[in-house]
Amino acid sequence: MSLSKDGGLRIGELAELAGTTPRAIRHYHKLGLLVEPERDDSGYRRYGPQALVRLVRIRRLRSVDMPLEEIAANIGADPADVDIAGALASLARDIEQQIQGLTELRARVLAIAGSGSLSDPAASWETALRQHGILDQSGDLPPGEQFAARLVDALHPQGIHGVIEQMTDHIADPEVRQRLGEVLRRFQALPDEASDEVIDALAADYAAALPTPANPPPAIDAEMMEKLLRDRLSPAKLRCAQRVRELIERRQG
Amino acid sequence: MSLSKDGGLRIGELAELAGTTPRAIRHYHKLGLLVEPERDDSGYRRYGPQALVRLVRIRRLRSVDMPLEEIAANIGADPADVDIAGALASLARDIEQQIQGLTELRARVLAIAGSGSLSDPAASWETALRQHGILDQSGDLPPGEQFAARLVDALHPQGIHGVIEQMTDHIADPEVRQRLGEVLRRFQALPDEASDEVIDALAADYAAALPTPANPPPAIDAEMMEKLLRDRLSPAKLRCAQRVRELIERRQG
DNA sequence: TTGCTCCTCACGTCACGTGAGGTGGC
DNA sequence: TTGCTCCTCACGTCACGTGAGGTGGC
Repeated sequence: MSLSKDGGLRIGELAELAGTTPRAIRHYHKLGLLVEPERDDSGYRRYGPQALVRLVRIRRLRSVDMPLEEIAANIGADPADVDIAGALASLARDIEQQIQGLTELRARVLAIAGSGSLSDPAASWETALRQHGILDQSGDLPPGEQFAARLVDALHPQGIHGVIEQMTDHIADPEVRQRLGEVLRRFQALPDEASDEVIDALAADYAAALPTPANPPPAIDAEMMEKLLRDRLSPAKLRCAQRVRELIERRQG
Repeated sequence: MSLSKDGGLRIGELAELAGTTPRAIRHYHKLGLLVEPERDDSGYRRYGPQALVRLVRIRRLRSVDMPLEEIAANIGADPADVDIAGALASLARDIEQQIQGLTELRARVLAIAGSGSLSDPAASWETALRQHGILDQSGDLPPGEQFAARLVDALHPQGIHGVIEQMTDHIADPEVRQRLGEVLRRFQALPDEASDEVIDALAADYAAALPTPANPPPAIDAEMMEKLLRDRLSPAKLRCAQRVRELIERRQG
């Protein structure tokens, strides 16, 4: 019983059934992922059902973005795929985690939009400080602090709103709120000619008033911090900010 | 107050803070997505904090696979986002779309993991038939039916397990089970020289015993079906299978 | 003859990765 | 001097897309 040479599907039909294109199929042939079928008298490729079955499996894996090389390694000539089931399960878990994270982010964004807060990280930070009475109604957020808020928003995994949320618990304590307000005022008022002792004492109080972040941002060392902030803060304030960073980092280390 | 020309971050530092590579940053420069910063005396790019803020925004969008062109269209040229409400709303929409996409992706992954295309579809089908007493314990699934199971698995949106699941309700009726077992045996025993009347009568009974599929597979016409099955089924059985397909398709039409 | 599908090069695309060959900073 | 980062071409990669130019089938 010989296979008739021109009875099979042509490449366009095969592609349509599998939801892809002739070009993709030829690509798989070139990579050896799909064996070249026999040709009919006019040189057209003619496919049997095995090709369809295999092609559909390839397309299913491609539809979840598995690279062709991995597909080739994972689907044998015959399906006995246990590894691939495990890989797919772990992929599903990964995706679930991503969805989880995005859902939380979305909730925060909606909460902020609903509360009439602003999308400007510095403004959000200022509002939060005001709401908790840490910044008094008249005072403005100083430029250095404004800039720090933007940086925190950029660097922190959850952005400034995540940081604000994480601080809510910490700030529930009225004594902590008072200490925070105080160190913030002392920092704003820090004179350029302050002595190292004064600066370091303020830094110690500042660090003590801040919580240890649960999700710390990527490490940023003194040199980088200086490069980022040197044009925004006086040398005294910059030194103070660096000592605060050091003290907090040491707490986590 | 002039910005000092060589105080900023170098490209490698910027890349590290934003979780990417110098090459990617240069790529964004070339596309105009990120403005070229000033150079220091040795020709190195020196970045300020604005660049970091913008780069992190780009990377956040890239991390959810938004094409660079779309990113360019969605984040304003002006680093200061003025449209507060609009920015929040569009951010929320972005996140929602990302969640939507990931949810669908997860569903596809789980469907593929459970579809049976990873194990042997013919074996799954055989097991299901046996469990319901449609195939008796001794009989093997005939080659034509085995192949049909693979084709159904390949073509059906949910794979063979989806089809089996959909048939469970239908098969709950003992009378239906009996009719299915009977037509299956009659089909297996169909002689090559059967008359058209006999074939068509069997096809009518076969179609009557099958449920109308809720999610029909992509249309497959008589010509394609012949191309796929002509080497696996006798002409009589092929004709019968084609009439069954026609009758079921007509029920859906 | 016309319109459709197929064929084989072979260049294009997207978002970078990866040397190649050279200079600057500590 | 050594090792590191930076610079600018420029070619490579991945999974195909898209003509280019030509032939076969109805």
